[in-house]
Amino acid sequence: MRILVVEDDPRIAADITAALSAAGYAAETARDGEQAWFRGDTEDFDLVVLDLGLPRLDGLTVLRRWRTAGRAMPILVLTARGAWAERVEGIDAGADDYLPKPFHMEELIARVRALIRRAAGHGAAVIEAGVLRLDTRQMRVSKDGSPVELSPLEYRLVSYLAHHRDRVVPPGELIEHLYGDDDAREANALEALVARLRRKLGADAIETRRGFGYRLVGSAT
Amino acid sequence: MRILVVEDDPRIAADITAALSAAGYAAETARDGEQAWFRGDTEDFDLVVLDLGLPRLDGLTVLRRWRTAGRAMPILVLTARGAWAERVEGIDAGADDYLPKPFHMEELIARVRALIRRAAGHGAAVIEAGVLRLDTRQMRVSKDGSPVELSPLEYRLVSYLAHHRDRVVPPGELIEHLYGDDDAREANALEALVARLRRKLGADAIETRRGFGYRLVGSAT
DNA sequence: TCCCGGCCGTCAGCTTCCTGTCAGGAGGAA
DNA sequence: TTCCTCCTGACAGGAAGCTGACGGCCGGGA
Repeated sequence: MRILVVEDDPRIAADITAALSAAGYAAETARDGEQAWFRGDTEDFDLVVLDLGLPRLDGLTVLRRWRTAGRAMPILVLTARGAWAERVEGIDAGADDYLPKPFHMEELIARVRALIRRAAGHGAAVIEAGVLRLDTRQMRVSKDGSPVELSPLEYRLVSYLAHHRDRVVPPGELIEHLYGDDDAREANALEALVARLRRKLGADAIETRRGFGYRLVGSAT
Repeated sequence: MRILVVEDDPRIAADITAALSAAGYAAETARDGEQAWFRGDTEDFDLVVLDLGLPRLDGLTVLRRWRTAGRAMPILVLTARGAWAERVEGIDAGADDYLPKPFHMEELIARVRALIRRAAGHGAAVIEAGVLRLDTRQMRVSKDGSPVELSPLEYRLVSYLAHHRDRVVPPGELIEHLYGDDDAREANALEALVARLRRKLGADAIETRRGFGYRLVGSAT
């Protein structure tokens, strides 16, 4: 379960992500509206915790843009206490739930859980690619029906490739997705990761297109 | 994927096109507003990166003219940081996204990718030219239905020619696109590349117009 | 607090093969 | 013919990628 926490106050953001991690979710943060919008638009999250007061791009705008772009993940909006206008607008814009600040962390977790449970009804949580089968909800991968143990990073790599099936993904894009382009890792890290993955998934699971990038093998579903 | 970069600063323009090329796109530049408007109006691009401060014809005007003329390609506007007025006007005028300068090249690429993906609803990822078939997502070329293995540089050359079908492309333009005109390669490099390509694609796939340039053979689809 | 195990980045060595360069040749233009 | 443009095969330097090994870091357990 991958959750995006959009919150500009670093301390609150850290608290929330810590609590979410403790509850078993993979939480990532965005510090401003632009970054949030962008990540929500290009990556796949199972839920978003969205603060409305954001620098650079207002939370409501972010929310609306996601919805008009067809992004359907559940969104939990954090509002200032008593800000009814905000709340109404948020619901109009497509929020699934709201939580007035300040709040107890337990309540946040409970609502997140409820939203995710509710959303479990529709989204296709399983991606198949050749002999591989990827359960995005449980973050599990199986090959030929038998489960494969993957490390978090390995899983994210496979997941990204699976979401971009039949496309050759250039190494730079993968590195950006895996490491968030903060500090350029020694380029070799990606190759080592791919090698480890191939050992687990089979050598032919991931195809290398020399000079182009990597591609997950497997005809479309 | 063909991208028009409208930017009057030659260095920035070169940086952007280089980055886009590295990401697998065929990038071309327009240096002023008039040229930009004309090319965007008469040719087909999959996306436009548009700087607003342009000589001869303002970027916003170009944008508006395109939209009123019914041109629907996604447009990513580059604005000066903090220029809120510009940004609002840009969105009003029909921009799909904006990016404040200065920006990280990675972010530009990522946004370009997002825009193209979002627009992917209609545009075909496959270009056909005679017996050749170019899959831009898998970065693969097939001839008469059977796949042909191309090196990255070979692919980019074919891709560029395919995007400029039925046009004779002068060698200088090809060299600029392939190598980014930093250091002039020995002219022969291009010829050697063409020779290698002909060996793989068939001698008549690429026509030489002596003194003018090269052209990909194949009736328009 | 210490130990252990897993994760993952780094390194070095190696293989593959891409691609620029060169030299010689073919063929069009004048 | 003569010149000039372009083609092509050969070759070598080096870039891109793979792999096994090593060790730092972190979290869990005693």
